[in-house]
Amino acid sequence: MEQFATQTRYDASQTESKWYARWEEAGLFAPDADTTKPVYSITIPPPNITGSLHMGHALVYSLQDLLGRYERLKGKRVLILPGQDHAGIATQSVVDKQLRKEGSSAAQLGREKFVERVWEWRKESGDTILHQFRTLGCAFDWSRLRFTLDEKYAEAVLKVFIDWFERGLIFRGKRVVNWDPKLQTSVSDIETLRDVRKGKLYHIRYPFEDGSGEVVIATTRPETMLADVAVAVHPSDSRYKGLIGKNLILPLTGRKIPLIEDIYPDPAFGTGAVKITPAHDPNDYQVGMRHGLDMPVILDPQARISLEGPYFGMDRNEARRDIVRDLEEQGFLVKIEDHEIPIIISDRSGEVIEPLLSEQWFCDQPALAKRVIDEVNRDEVQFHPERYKRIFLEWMENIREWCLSRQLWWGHRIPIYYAEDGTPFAALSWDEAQQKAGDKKIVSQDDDVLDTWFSSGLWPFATMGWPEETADMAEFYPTRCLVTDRNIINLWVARMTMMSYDLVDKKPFADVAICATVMREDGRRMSKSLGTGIDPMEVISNIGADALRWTLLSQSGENQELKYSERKTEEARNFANKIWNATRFVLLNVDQSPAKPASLDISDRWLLSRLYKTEQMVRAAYDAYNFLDGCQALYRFFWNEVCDWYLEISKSRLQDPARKETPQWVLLQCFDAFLKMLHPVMPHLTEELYANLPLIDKAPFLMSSSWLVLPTEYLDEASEAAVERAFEVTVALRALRAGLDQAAMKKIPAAYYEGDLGEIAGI
RNA sequence: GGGCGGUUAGCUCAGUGGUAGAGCACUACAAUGACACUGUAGGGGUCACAGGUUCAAAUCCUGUACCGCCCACCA
Repeated sequence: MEQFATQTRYDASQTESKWYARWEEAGLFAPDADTTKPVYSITIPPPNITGSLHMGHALVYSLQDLLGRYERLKGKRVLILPGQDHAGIATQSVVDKQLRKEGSSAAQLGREKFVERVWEWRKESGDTILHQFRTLGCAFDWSRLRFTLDEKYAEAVLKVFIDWFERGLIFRGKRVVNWDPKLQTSVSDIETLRDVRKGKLYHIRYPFEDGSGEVVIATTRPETMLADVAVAVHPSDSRYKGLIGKNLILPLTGRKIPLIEDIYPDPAFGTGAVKITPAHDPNDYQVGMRHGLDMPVILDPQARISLEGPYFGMDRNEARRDIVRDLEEQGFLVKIEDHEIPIIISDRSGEVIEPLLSEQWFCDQPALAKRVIDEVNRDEVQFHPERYKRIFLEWMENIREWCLSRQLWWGHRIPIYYAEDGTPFAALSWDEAQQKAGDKKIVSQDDDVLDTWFSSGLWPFATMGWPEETADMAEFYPTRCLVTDRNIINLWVARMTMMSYDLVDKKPFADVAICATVMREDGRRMSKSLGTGIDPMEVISNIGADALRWTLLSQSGENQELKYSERKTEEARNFANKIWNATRFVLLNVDQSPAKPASLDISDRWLLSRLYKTEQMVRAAYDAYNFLDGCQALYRFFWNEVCDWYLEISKSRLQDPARKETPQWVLLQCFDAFLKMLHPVMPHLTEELYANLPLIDKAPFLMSSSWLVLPTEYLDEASEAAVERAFEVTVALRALRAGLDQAAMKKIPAAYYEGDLGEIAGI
């Protein structure tokens, strides 16, 4: 209390950790024991164990904490369930790097030792981000912390795989997949980015076997010609009439390949003839399938030539150079043109993806998507902002098979066991597989692990104990809201909805709130690798978690980008300080809580009416995930109306023992309501101030108190109109300013309310 | 190639039919009993551009430009 007498600067560092510890000690992070209350639940997007908090996280998790605190104040039984994702590729890469530094490698350790090593790493540094959530003030239920590799969770994942395998929703197949030669694993379409790169278009001569001429093909990837099995032209292309079916000689190899007809080649491009390499190009694969062509693979997992011969063992780029050279020497090269070539980049490694024919596990997403499309069309799951609904549906309607298998060790190992004859059996264990196999002898387990998104897709319900019928499932599922970034709508939101509808027969969440991407002030992306990131922890140590939260949340509406700036943090810090000092003023002038006064002055009625409207605006804004509007309403009310006008106007009354109780009562009413409205955004500061206000019937914590429902009598349009007129009068009085000093000017509004307007005007 | 956002004061952004707004920055003044991380006042905008609808357009319609993002199999 003494601090309020002397401390004119709010010191966030003193209050923030103190209150977090007290909330936790009081057990406020777990759902309220009162089971009659309506439920509000969120399962937070699990951050990677390799992650540390960046600004985007700070926003997403502040938003969820805001929602939780707001709904708790409104009387809900709130569960915010936290957890982490094992993040297959990311984590394996981190530990790989570490091993290489030590002069070792994953291969050297072997699978079992390597996985042990990753668990060790997780134990040591895997929960950095969880501590950072606490520093941010996130009121998450730590007693329910989950991890995607928890024993129960992992079992749920495997059960889903087995179930879907048995229902035919998961199957094995040989397809051209996105192969990442650096990580040496397949990745799904969605984990790749597209780009264009300057390249060359090589025109190459393929002579007919019978010496009757040649066909010139154009390609951007001459090295893949080693795997050519045909040359295709469009049926309507008259240049090749009568030549279809004849054999061509593949240069450098001397192999015979046929000239075929297919709808794929565009007669307007190049010569209209396309070399067909089914194993190394998705389009060519389709052509190969249509014509029953061979599909030789000529690249190994590191994208080196695996075909015996002069190019064996060469990297794809070296091989290209040599092949072009040899083609030229032997007279097959017609010309080389500059050409922009589209490339696929692996999102994880930045490496150029190599389309590669290989055997993988796939999920029949189109079958799962049907129900989701239907439900989302009926707004069973709603998007905020709404525009993302269409984006989501368009994706869903064009969804394709999902390559599930990853050639990694860290993750959920595919629960498929093979019999001697290669028959796969899906089972939770070797023994169970053997039982299912009967007479056949199980000889191996599939080596691959599942795509991380397969396990995260189960997040909203597997965290609650599914497939068991747990109390949490019964009480808290489906969840209410998913808050996330727009770039994982397809990667994650889509999977959760498909999985929940299919497996639980319920939606996973009612609302999907897509939040803005946090950018730097200059509009550039915040990126660790570019060194353009700003560390939220550093910001918190400078201005406090509350001010950082305000910075982000007060800019968070329907915008798709949010610019983080130093200036905005200053505004936040200043606002916190203003609230601190205004509350000091109240504490120095209000010693106890007076009874509700019998009559109110016009200024009192005006402020209460403003309070009433502010509460309406804030509630509407929070309910609509439009925090920008809510914050703005709070800022204006507090700074411009409470501080700039009401406090000034009330000073003389507060010093008069006969008249002080009315403004005291009004101030307490306003501060009580205001702190509650602001608490979801700035939890620590508001808690500290609430603890010191002399309120009647005060709750033990602001956090566990209740939102103030204001009586409609507060709404007083007449008083608001009167004060509007007063503002106008003061503006008019500026004309008289020549004779007024600043001090006199400042008395104008006060004097007006005191009924001394005539006197002022007469000066 | 298709789609989605954005373009309003020097900067960051609100404003969706009725005489242009906030914060920061800027200018002037103010050591006043909550706060200088302050207060009072002030300057500053042909609301990207071009057409159209309307008594009236930043706001609705059409088109254009630029910026950002998402989706897409042209060798």
